[in-house]
Amino acid sequence: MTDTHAGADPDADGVEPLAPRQLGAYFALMEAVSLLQHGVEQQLRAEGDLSYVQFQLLARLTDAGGPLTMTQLADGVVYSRSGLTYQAGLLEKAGLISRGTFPEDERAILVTITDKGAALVRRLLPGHVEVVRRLLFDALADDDLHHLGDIMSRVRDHMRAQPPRSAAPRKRRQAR
Amino acid sequence: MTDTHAGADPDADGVEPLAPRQLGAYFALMEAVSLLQHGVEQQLRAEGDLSYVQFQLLARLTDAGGPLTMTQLADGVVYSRSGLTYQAGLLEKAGLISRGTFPEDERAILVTITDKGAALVRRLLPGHVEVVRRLLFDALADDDLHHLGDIMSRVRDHMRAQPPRSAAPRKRRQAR
DNA sequence: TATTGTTATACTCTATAACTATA
DNA sequence: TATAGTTATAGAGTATAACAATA
Repeated sequence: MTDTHAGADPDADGVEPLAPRQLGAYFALMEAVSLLQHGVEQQLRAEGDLSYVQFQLLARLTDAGGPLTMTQLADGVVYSRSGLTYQAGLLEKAGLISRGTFPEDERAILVTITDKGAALVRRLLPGHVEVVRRLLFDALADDDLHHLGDIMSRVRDHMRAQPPRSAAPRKRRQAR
Repeated sequence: MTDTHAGADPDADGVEPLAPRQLGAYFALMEAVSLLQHGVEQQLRAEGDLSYVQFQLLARLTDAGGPLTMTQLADGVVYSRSGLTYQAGLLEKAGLISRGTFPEDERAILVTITDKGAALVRRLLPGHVEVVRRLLFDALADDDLHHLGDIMSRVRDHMRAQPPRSAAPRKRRQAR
């Protein structure tokens, strides 16, 4: 039985192909989140002139309950330091955050959300929640919600723990 | 009992706040997919010099089993027509797709994946699958996989059926 | 030396509006 | 009139590398 395309046997490459059910879950996940992200971004842009990344940064500061350093703030939201500097520059110029020194480590910068920033988050949150409910939760039973939260928390933690950029088995770079 | 922040009662806005469990699921979902997307993009860029959008377009053509019109191709992948024209231009210049006329409707353009394009997808797929497995499926039991696929398919279909851009309850545009 | 953050720069991508051509 | 696609253009965002300052 020589099943060369999609079975449980390793490929010629030695890579196990994903089972159809896995592929289906992966694609559904990616497309659904893409749609969700698009919807959410529209709302934030229309009602508050913020990108999702900017909203995330403000939200993070909000529920941290106090100032964060740039590095702490970036974690999980932005994937390059200069990208964060850029976004922080925009938020500061808009008066939504302020940057100050951190006495305990003079290299670091402490980022604080301003009253204006906090007010903006409060103003945007209901509409945001509304969109998320309409797009996401209206399609979910209580049971699904429980599963989804459980699964994605686990996945998120798993990914956070992954070796960031080294440890790539081989670098096949063979582009073009 | 005047619970003004996060209970089961409508807000001053008349908007039901999300329960903590819902918020948790939403944030976990968004962050996990952001990490997944980032990982996958790194692999595609490194091994095939493709963005995720470009890969999606080629993949779509692949499993359509034949040519698609621009509009069909865009569906769910790209949110503006000009964006697709741009990406199709890049893919064509790289020799991965070709564009031809569609006799049955002279307004339309038929997009066909070339042999080179098909070969590229075949070359990238194992590494792609590998990344998705490492980041996503390694954190999931069989049971989780089943749930996830089921849930996200339902969510995706729900979102696809949403009124695209009109029907926004009110336009509060009050930016800045 | 390693880490924090910024700057300069180049590039990719997206969206809007105006336009052409066909239905 | 409506639809399919392109073009021009402008803006937002990202990443890399070089840099300065502190640990």
